[in-house]
Amino acid sequence: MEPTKFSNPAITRLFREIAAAYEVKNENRFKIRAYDTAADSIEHATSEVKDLWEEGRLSELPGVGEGISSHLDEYFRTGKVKHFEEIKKGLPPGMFAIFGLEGVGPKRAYRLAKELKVKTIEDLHQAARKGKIEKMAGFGRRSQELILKAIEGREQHQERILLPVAFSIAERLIEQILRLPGVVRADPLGSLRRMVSTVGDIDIGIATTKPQEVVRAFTSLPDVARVVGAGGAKATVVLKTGRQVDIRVHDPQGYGALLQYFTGSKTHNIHTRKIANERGLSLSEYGVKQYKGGKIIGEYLPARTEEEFYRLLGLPWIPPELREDAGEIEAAQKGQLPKLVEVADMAGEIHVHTTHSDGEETTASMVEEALRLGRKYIGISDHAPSVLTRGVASAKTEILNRKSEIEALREKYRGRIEIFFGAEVNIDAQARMALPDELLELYEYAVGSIHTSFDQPKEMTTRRLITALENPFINLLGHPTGRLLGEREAYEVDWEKVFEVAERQKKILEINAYPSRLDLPDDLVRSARLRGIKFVISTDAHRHEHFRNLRFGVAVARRGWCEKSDIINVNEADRFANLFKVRR
DNA sequence: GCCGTTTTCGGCCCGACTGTTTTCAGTCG
Ligand SMILES: Nc1nc2c(ncn2[C@H]2C[C@H](O)[C@@H](COP(=O)(O)OP(=O)(O)OP(=O)(O)O)O2)c(=O)[nH]1
Ligand SMILES: [Mg+2]
Ligand SMILES: [Mg+2]
Ligand SMILES: [Zn+2]
Repeated sequence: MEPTKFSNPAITRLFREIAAAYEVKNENRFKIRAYDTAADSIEHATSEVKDLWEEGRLSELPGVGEGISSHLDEYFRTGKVKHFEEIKKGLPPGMFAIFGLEGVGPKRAYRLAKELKVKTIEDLHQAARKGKIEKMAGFGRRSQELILKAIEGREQHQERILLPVAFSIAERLIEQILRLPGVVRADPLGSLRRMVSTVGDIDIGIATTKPQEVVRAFTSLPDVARVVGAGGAKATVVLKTGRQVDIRVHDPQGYGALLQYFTGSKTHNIHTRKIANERGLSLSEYGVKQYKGGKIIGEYLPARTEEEFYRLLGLPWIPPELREDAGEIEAAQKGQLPKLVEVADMAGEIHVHTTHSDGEETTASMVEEALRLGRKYIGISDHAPSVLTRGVASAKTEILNRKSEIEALREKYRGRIEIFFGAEVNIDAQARMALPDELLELYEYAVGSIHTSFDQPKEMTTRRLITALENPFINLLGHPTGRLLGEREAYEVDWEKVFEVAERQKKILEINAYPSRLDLPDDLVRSARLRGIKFVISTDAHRHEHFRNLRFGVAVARRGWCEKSDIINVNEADRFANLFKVRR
């Protein structure tokens, strides 16, 4: 499937192809790396590169400098880049069709395309089945087999998965790993430990006194479909579900260094290693060595814990959620790391649905569950009744009915859990609130959200959000970007404008903890926070188990550098009432 | 090709596994 032209995936792919072409042509290694780094950077970017280009902000992308910026400029203006076409000239086009397949890098793609005249992945499949690959120099039976399996498994090769899905896969495996002889501990690492909103593969670190045996036992677990590679220090397997799992094994003495390495991110690791070099040290997953005149010397100083590892570098421990090389290393050097908000800081929540709208439980049942989970307060915010379909008078009756139900429950639960009466109100396609002010004022608070017409032009969607923020009855924006991970892109919005209004109006932005939303996304949380904007973390619960998602919302806040003071619904006296300004 | 409270030039992270490699290249984390 071709990515859409000018989209971030298309540009990522373009740069990977340039890096590959340069690799085949034996260009300078660091020039190749530069394109690869730019590709990484764009792959992880949450704003569209095309938008950044329009705003003249391309150089804000790490790894994108003058040269690449001017190529991108040509690309967006004309649809192609002359310089890139030059670079690819003389290379068989087939190499770009097969490059990127598991185990097929630039050089192998080139040789397969050239020597076997392979033009498509289907051609490569044929060649592998006919045994043509194993006859080539540098390839063997096993390489051919891996390529065959990679092609056959590519239908199964899934997209990135949501955090709770990744956690349940990891936990299931860790349970089995902990039963293996000689295993001291096992931890989910990589993007999972950093609580990235979506996870590519499952990375697990294992502390053990018997590395070889553990790798052997792990690769023979029943969930494993095939072994991509395995040795004395690590293994890569593909599960029967098609999901890749990487393990690293290490003796318990140096496990801190392994934790640090395997947690990543890649860019965080490279940056810490660079700083180490400047201080005459060299870092790896095994610990810290001396580094003099460009040479790594001596023995490893092992680090049992991550704290020890970072201390050897002269840095405080850095929370995994921050390890994206987005300023956390500089902050650590200056002793200015934020004290991040924690799950234990959370006190209550205010975005909850019941059977009055699309929830699956009654109001009483949701209140009871919130109490059981130790919430100090709960705000019920069902979708408001539609004035369009039932008229103002009928809608008003409905709202008042819901309100008296809340008041009765408030009596019943007095002293145990506080209950607020709110609504989630649509912002319609014409940038109007779906309820008139006379009905909005019946509620104690209201969440403004977009639920229709996602494809409007950027200016219009921006205006819709701003309209909501400027409405005195709307306290916060719900799931502000509208993204549904793996299903739907965020709508196009000028966030700087929206944040400006939120800041001026002292309005709140929701961090929706529902795993396919995680909205506001972490990078936007971070820029909104810099303006002093506050957040509410909401589970948007439609049934009991959704309350459990709170930790994913807290993770987004942490990845957005939020401290307790940035969050409204934390356990601090009067914070909610004062800052949220509930109307009674 | 990128990037900078030691630099606008001269560096750029470091190691595991595979293959047929007898000393290293390719690919990946
Ligand atoms: N030093 C160093 N570490 C790396 C490199 N590539 C990967 N790592 C480390 C840091 C990564 O977080 C960790 C796991 O690698 P993955 O490829 O699984 O990436 P990660 O889990 O961060 O993201 P993912 O969700 O899997 O795409 O291994 C590298 O080139 N150098
Ligand atoms: Mg990973
Ligand atoms: Mg991995
Ligand atoms: Zn909603």
